[in-house]
Amino acid sequence: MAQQTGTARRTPLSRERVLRAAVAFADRGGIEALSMRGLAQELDVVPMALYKHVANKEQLLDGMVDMIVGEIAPADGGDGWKAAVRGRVLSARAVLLRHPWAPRVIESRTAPTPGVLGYLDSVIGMLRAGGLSADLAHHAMHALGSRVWGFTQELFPSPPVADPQDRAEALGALSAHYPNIAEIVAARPHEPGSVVGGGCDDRFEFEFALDLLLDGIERLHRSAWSSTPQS
Amino acid sequence: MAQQTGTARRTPLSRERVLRAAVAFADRGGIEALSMRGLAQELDVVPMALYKHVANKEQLLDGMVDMIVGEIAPADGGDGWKAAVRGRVLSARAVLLRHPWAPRVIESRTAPTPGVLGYLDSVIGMLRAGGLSADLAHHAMHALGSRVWGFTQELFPSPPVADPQDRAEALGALSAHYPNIAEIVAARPHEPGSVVGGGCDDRFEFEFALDLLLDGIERLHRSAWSSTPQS
DNA sequence: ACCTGAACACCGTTCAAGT
DNA sequence: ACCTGAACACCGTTCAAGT
Repeated sequence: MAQQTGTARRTPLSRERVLRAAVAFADRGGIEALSMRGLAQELDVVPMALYKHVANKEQLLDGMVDMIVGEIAPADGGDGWKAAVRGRVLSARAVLLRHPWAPRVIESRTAPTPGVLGYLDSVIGMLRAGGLSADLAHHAMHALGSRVWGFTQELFPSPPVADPQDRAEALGALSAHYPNIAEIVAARPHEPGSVVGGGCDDRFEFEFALDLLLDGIERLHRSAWSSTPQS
Repeated sequence: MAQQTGTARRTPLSRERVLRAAVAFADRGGIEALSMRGLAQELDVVPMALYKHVANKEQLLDGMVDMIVGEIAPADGGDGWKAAVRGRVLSARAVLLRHPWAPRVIESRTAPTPGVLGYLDSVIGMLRAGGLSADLAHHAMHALGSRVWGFTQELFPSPPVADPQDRAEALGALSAHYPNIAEIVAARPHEPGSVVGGGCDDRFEFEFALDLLLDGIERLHRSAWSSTPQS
């Protein structure tokens, strides 16, 4: 009675419904707010009811990752492997922008889920279809690293300093101890549209590094690079 | 009395001693085992005693990061910016191999500590000393991302499958659903020295991607690249 | 003034008692 | 057989009572 308000029965729980609610919960309140107890309350259910559909919290997180990996746009052919991989990765990035908690959760997984393996397999397939050797494709995947999921580990979140005067003061304090950082921050172009809260242009930085890597991989491919050098 | 066994007074607590113990604790038992209560017990002290030296657990983690950043070898001049940055980053990697918990903690920081800023500033300084523009140095730092700390986000930890027969079976199961992954795993060279537990050669993968990025940055530098294209 | 035991408000998960 | 309340073994941190 404490859990069921009113007399109408709720939609019965299912793994699907649990996972969907968990994703929505994390989207709204952040991953650190997501608890089994809190999620149960959200679903108007006793905490232990969740354990009928997920073995434990780790498996809940696994399921959440699989769910959002499913949101990544499927591969489309044409335009060559480089454009295809680029497009797919940028699609993954768009997904992660909707689920800011996902990078941290992806990082914390200890074993790959089927959805994760399927996505990786399909990206490798795009490289192979483009003629890259298994060897180069392998190292290319490692080099791309978390970028195939659409995120990079930022060095640190740049603090949003909105007020111009605060900004000037912070810059002064910075340059006293960290002149090189201060120089970079000062030189940063400041277009209000593309830059959020005075930070760097995440999209630009992401594509800059992605293209640096894809161009380098393409160069190696053209020169028939191999990790075990031919004699 | 419950905390102090015997009559001899322990070395008095200090921030230094707390941080050092926390690092040792995480090195030994992993970061998820590190709790304020457990750390206090390790130091033979009542939990609340820690709060004299760190404001809370977040500040404890900040201090731990600063402590290991201090272990990174200082910059040495000569050999050009590329070799200098490369050497410094590989030194950072050596530090992180001693502290496997550090990547996850570094990622979870919400504001940079002085030690972190100092390290970043010095790496930027190396790029600038090599003649790179502030603009290029800025984007280069973003592109390197967590690699300047000596780690990359692995896609997922490759499960160590020691037994050759298990390995063959796992490969068969893999190829049924994920042919491209299976191909790469099968093609993987298998030198017992460099490869731990059947996984990839982490050192090779790290240097492969690092050099891809450094070479790309060098190429942009030589061509006087700018993020705001000259008309 | 300093230190610290107990308490608070949480966790994830086990388990036995209820239907 | 299924479901679930209570309990267990933890957390980080507050706070008031002790010295």
